[in-house]
Amino acid sequence: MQKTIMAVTGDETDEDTELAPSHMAAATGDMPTYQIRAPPTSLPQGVVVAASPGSLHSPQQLAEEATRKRELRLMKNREAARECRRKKKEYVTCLENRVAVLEKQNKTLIEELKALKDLYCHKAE
DNA sequence: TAACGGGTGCGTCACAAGCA
DNA sequence: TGCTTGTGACGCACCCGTTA
Repeated sequence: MQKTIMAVTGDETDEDTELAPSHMAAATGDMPTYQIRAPPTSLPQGVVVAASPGSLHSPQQLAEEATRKRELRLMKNREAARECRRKKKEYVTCLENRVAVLEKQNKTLIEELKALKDLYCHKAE
């Protein structure tokens, strides 16, 4: 069975700061049920149409509202995931730097200890 | 040169935790 | 209690080095 999901209408004009590779991954799709591809709306990404809940009546309007909410949630989550990865990467880099510093420090201390031992031994003689 | 495997980044889902 | 946000997990696409 074909996995049909395309990355949400990729119009992510929103900065997209980090150099995105040339591809836009399509996603998962191992759960057949929930991938309801919304009919292509003409709305630019990120634009929220104000529709007061009380004004929704017809099934079509309800469906459109649901679709809109879903797209919005996906968009926010996409951003959140990016941010989360960025922070994680930063954290790992930070840890790596710390490791380097501590290793250097350790080396220095070992050498210092060795020198002191030598000194002590020669004095004892 | 095609096939393959490892590495990386992305989007999405599910879920937990925090908040109003 | 419903909503929002952060994050782990998963599958996918792409890139690149290696090997037959």
